[in-house]
Amino acid sequence: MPVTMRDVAEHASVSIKTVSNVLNDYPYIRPETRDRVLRAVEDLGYRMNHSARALRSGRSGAISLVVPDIRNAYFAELAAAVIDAADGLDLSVIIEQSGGVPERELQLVQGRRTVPVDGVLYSVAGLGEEDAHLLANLPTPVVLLGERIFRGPLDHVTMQNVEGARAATEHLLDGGRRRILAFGAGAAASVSSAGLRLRGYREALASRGLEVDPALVVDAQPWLREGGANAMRAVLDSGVRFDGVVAFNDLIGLGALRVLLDSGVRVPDDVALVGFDDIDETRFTSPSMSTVDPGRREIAETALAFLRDRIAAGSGDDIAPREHLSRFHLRERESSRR
Amino acid sequence: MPVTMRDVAEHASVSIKTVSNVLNDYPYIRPETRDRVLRAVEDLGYRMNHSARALRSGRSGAISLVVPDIRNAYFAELAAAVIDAADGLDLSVIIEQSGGVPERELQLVQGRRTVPVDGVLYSVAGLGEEDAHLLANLPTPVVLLGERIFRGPLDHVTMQNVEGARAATEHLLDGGRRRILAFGAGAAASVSSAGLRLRGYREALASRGLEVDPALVVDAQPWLREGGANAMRAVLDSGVRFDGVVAFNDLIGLGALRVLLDSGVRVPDDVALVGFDDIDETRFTSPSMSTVDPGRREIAETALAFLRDRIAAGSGDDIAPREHLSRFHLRERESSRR
DNA sequence: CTGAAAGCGCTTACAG
DNA sequence: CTGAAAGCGCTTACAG
Repeated sequence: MPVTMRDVAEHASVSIKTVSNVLNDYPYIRPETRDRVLRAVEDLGYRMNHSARALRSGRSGAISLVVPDIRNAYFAELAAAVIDAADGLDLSVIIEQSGGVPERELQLVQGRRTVPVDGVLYSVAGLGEEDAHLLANLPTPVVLLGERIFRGPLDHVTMQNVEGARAATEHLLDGGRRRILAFGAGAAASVSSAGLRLRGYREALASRGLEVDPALVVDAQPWLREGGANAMRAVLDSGVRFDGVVAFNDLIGLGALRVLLDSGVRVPDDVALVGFDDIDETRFTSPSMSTVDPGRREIAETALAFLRDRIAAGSGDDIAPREHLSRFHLRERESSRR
Repeated sequence: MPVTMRDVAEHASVSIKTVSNVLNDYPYIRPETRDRVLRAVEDLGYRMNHSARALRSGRSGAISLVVPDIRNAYFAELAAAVIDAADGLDLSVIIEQSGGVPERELQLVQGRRTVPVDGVLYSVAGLGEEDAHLLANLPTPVVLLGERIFRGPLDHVTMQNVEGARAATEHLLDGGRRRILAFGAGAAASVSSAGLRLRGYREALASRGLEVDPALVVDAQPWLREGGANAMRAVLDSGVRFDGVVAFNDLIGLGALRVLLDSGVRVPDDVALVGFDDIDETRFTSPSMSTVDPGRREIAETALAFLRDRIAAGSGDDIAPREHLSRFHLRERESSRR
């Protein structure tokens, strides 16, 4: 028989309600009563049954973070930021991996799990704009992260993609580079990360009165080291000349960097390189890699604030969907040094 | 008013118990009844209240994975393995970051969180063997991961550290290396990862009748890229001659690799390098890095099996603490090619 | 500031 | 195979 609140109440000669009040930091309690209750808790080794609290209060204290793959450094760092921010709100974070599979993402967002959660931070990877209608009438509040769904019926937090890519490209232009690869652009939809970053790239060139050479707009799939390495090999084989690379994420940038170095291309002397995401590893490559910091902490904190508001508002919620674009920061490192 | 099981029962003209049976895959139900219930669930848009189930059944369906920092690739990959394995047991995984702070680890293991969990996988980083007594009388089952606590009163899963380090060292010896750094060894306690790996290193040398040169046993703190880079710089500055490196984890190996290359040392021609952990990145460095794969999947699956058993056994649990050493695999890559 | 009652929505024995 | 009752351990109104 575990010790219950009732046992504590008896031991302290107060009502069970008073015990609850003390444990929930309800303000108006006589210090003396409070001490007596806390001593009883100590004496009996009482531990709150959080399931009972969750049932009665309607809050479990857990949220879910849905990401494609936690092994990807971008998502690991996002998760760390979310866990830290959640800790400040007394929330625990369940990590769920979707693998970027649309059906699985939908299941997770629709609450097909065996554990109660109060809300979901959903890093969209499998579903797209055309699936936005599936995100209505969900059992818990959901906040969208990333660039794949913009016109959904939900709160949405993402980074300044266009501006970040533009700044990265202008940085290379300022360094005298003229033939810059848009690396990872592909045949992407215009509202994807790739599409938005390509727009920033185009804007940068346009602002200097330069034309976009289609030969410099290259795909790299998947957006992992491997995809970057393969794509860079293809570019080198094709004989296309270039003196700069804006990699649309750090992992493909890292893959490209390895291939460039292996091929005897000097970075930054022959080719300057900027990535995207500011994952920790970029500070430790040789040369260290310039990159666009998406403002991870800001993303995590804003998304959690949105989610907290929705949870507090309950289901009779009529706040209009909100959107937040986190500020980016260009991190200039060795790979683009002039 | 959300739809409850009672509503479903009425709609399907069965008792609430029958609804529960259907939803929990209780076997003996007439197909007809089953269909009627499922149709009612569909019609009413019923969703189980998992908090109520958790209260009544005493199981929340969540476990916690306590790690120092999820941004560290080793722990991110461990987490991915745990989440995948947990999924097969219908468990969700809460990730909690201890920062390696002893007090925080203790709090997490003692269940000071606001969310109910059925058990904890605890990757020990802050506490040590001398704190093992603090791990008695915990509110939920706990399985220990790693090398810091061996004689605790709890189930324990770790890798074959001694054997792995020995194999890595013998691999370099077989390649003709004779002056091999034990990199990351430090003044470590004998039961730490460092201590066990150093033992394997010693055993390998001894098996060939070679002496251990104390000048080759070097510390690297912290066990991150940075610590490895600084330590390797110090070694190079000291003028100690060496032709091989067994790095006691991949991150310090990666830091060392960068410094070696920057200093014009050729890898593997001048110095052969083997790491520890087999994080994904080692396959993509230039040169790719040889490493000891700790058997992450086996660790995750065994630890979860242990935890599942403890949870099922309940608190009247008298199974003796169990220990499991996962099998290692030496991954030979470019950095140690002969 | 504190108490007594009701009830959150399930599952668990216990019947039949 | 299915039902009616009890109760898991809290918090929420409602009083006073």
